[in-house]
Amino acid sequence: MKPEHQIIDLAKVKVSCTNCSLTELCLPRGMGEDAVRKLEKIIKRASPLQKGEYLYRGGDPFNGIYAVRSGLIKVYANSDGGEEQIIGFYLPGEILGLDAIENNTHACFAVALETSSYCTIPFADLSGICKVVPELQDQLFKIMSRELTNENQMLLTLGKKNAEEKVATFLLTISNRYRQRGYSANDFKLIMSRQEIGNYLGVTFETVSRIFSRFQRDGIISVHKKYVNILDMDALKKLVSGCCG
Amino acid sequence: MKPEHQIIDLAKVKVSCTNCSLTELCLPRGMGEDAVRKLEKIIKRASPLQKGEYLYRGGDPFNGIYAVRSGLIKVYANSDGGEEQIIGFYLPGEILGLDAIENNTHACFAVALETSSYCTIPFADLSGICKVVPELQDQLFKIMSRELTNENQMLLTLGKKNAEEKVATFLLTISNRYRQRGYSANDFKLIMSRQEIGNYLGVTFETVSRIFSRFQRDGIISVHKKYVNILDMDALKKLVSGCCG
DNA sequence: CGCGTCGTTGAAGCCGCTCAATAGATGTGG
DNA sequence: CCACATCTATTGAGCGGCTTCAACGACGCG
Repeated sequence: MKPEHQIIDLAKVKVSCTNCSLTELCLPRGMGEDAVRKLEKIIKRASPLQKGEYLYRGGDPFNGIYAVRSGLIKVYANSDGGEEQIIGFYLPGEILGLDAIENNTHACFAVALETSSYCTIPFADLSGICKVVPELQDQLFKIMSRELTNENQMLLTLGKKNAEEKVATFLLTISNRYRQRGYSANDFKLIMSRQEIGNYLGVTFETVSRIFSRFQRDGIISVHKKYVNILDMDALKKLVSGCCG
Repeated sequence: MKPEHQIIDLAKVKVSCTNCSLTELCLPRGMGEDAVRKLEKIIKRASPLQKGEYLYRGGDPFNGIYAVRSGLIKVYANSDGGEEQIIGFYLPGEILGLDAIENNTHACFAVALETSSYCTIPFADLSGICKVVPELQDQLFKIMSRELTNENQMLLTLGKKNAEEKVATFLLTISNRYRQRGYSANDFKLIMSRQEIGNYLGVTFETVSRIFSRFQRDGIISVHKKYVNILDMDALKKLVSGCCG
């Protein structure tokens, strides 16, 4: 047994946005030192979530928003009929929970798809700092605005694209987001299952599987289990821009 | 001819949120007198848009957000392939343009579907007031949060529902929004065309037409041209909650 | 009246779903 | 370590809901 003093309460660990590699993607992006220091005072870091553990559930009171530090968080909504619709997958540096501000209650569910660490940002405190740190207010407006833009894109994908275009769009979006984070844009692991990809895109998982296979036959990608290698990025891009390139 | 002094430059007309019947739906909701007065100072009212006139287009610089005063504004995005996806229909009291904050550029198009009046709220000014009027900042966060919630609902509709459920959901949503505004929840005119309803819901206009006819045959609604009368609200609600009541 | 737009309705075809079988991966317990 | 159960992924076959294509009627407008 290790001595007791090595047991660390992660909730009390001081969060350092300054030293965080995600700063340029996350809330502190473009903020001054002073502002970041104020931010650090309210942000809490809890112990990481294990796969399958929930960050919040529908009906939970809204306490704060969350920034993903590592791992992957799935957010989904439940329809009246009980089936779930995945709203989004959140990568390190991205912020979730913003949709609960209005009602002070979460309507969606947020669950870790792999071991994930995150920061909790109590919203009352954040809102308070916004009132004295104009840059932070602007940054929060921008983050919410970006979320709206992302969802608009998703509406377009769900409403206008066929299954093949949906899957191609999905792969490209994931690829871009990994590149932003310094990972390879061509080789990556899809943490989520085929089931979850299909749910997100509004198609069945069999269709996702078939299209992956087709893309592989056509030399556009190569897939082994959850690992994807994009071989022909241009072909993928051509697929999403409809037709007639 | 009327004398010249009756020609009014509407852009210079003082806007009075205080006297506006939409206050409780719009930006000033729940704000104190002082805050509303500050808000009134920056809000501009231009001459109404005629049917088919644009509030903004994709690529336009972002100057401010807009509050609908009367009429109906359609917002849509263009895919790479050139086809449009309608993102939403905005009724009096609702605010649009929030998705352009991040990039300082509009990615979507906003066009009037009938004669519509609106208020322009320059975002730089609004953001400035937010910094001294905490209630306004909170209200803006809430409005953006609500927009996110709405879009989440729409993702669920597009991703999980069949054509019948989509149309039923659409009718119920419209009905609720009219009721909120003091209009009849059972009798209303659909300003948008079948084409636009279908586009919004991710189905063809023929399908929308067929489902309207089916609903009428089943005694759920009665439709004549653009006029809809909801006869059996419960039946509609049962349709959207999937199955098994 | 003639023309264009919008809405309705029918018929046929296709894309994606449903159902099903199989294989591989993963985990568990004897 | 292997037998067994479970879960995920792949692939095939057939079906069905929605789309596509087409014809027609109802309006509105010059």
